[in-house]
Amino acid sequence: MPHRADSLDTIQRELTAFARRARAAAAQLHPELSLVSYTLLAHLQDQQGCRATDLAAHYLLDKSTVSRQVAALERLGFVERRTDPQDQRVQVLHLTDRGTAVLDQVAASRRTAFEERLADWDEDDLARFASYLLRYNASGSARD
Amino acid sequence: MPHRADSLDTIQRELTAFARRARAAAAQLHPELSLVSYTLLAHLQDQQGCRATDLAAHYLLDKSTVSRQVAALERLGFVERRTDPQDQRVQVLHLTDRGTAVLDQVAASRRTAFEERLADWDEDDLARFASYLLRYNASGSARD
DNA sequence: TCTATCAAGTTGTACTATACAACCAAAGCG
DNA sequence: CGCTTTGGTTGTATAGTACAACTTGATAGA
Repeated sequence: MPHRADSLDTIQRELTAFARRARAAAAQLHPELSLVSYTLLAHLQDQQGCRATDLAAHYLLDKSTVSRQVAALERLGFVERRTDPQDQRVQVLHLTDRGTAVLDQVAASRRTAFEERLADWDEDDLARFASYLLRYNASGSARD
Repeated sequence: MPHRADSLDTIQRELTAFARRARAAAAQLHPELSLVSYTLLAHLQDQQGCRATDLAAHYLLDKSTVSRQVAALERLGFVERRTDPQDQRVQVLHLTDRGTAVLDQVAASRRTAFEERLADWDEDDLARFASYLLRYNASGSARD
């Protein structure tokens, strides 16, 4: 059984290695939708629509960045803005049918990739790995 | 106990979330050295020097990208080039003392951040998480 | 041996993601 | 009504990246 320090080093090294490859790998997997766009759309689906400010807060992005990303997604016809009648400043973002379709398709292909990659893991290991990741991400969500 | 499909979804979602935040978080942690620079220097330390082409292959980067990154690191005095006498085309890259110092310092601060973040994990969980990450990254190293 | 090809790196160009700052417009509050 | 806050856009700048064209050195086949 390795020492605490060894495990910490491994975790650091492996997470870093993963982060280093993630963007390129995602771009390769579906040129249609960058990693960022994908997560934004996924969040919209998850939340049944939300404001640009919420996206920025959730993903630690500048509001200008989100503004441009959303503009691009709108240009592609994947999201639409609905001005909140209660507050004219607010534009609630929603997935369009086309956005939903693209997101579902990309999610499916990502899903397939993960399935292949994790094909030889047994159910218990998958469950534990998932719970560790949840626990890791939940701690200090503003860091790493 | 969750189903296989649930675990897969969680893993996908959490790894994606992590990847989304990693770059910005790393930049915040040490403005001196981006995530990419850090991994390049770490690889040089690990390998006791290597060629730019090796870095490109290992990190799935274009050689032009590596060329510029290395040029920047050289400008900062963190790496030096030693032309291979056997093959005049080849420049073997090595950490300078200053590069080693910066790398060690950044590694230490990363280490501290991880330690804090994982402070309340017990040793067994850390070891298992580390081994899962290793196993994950080892499978299909060219993807995600 | 000469030439054609290959390999290592650099440079030109372009694009994307990002941040920060300045700004505008709508709300809300004294 | 004016001041502050909030949601969002736009201007500007930078980093990281890819692709293509090029240079230089190595190498193998005629």
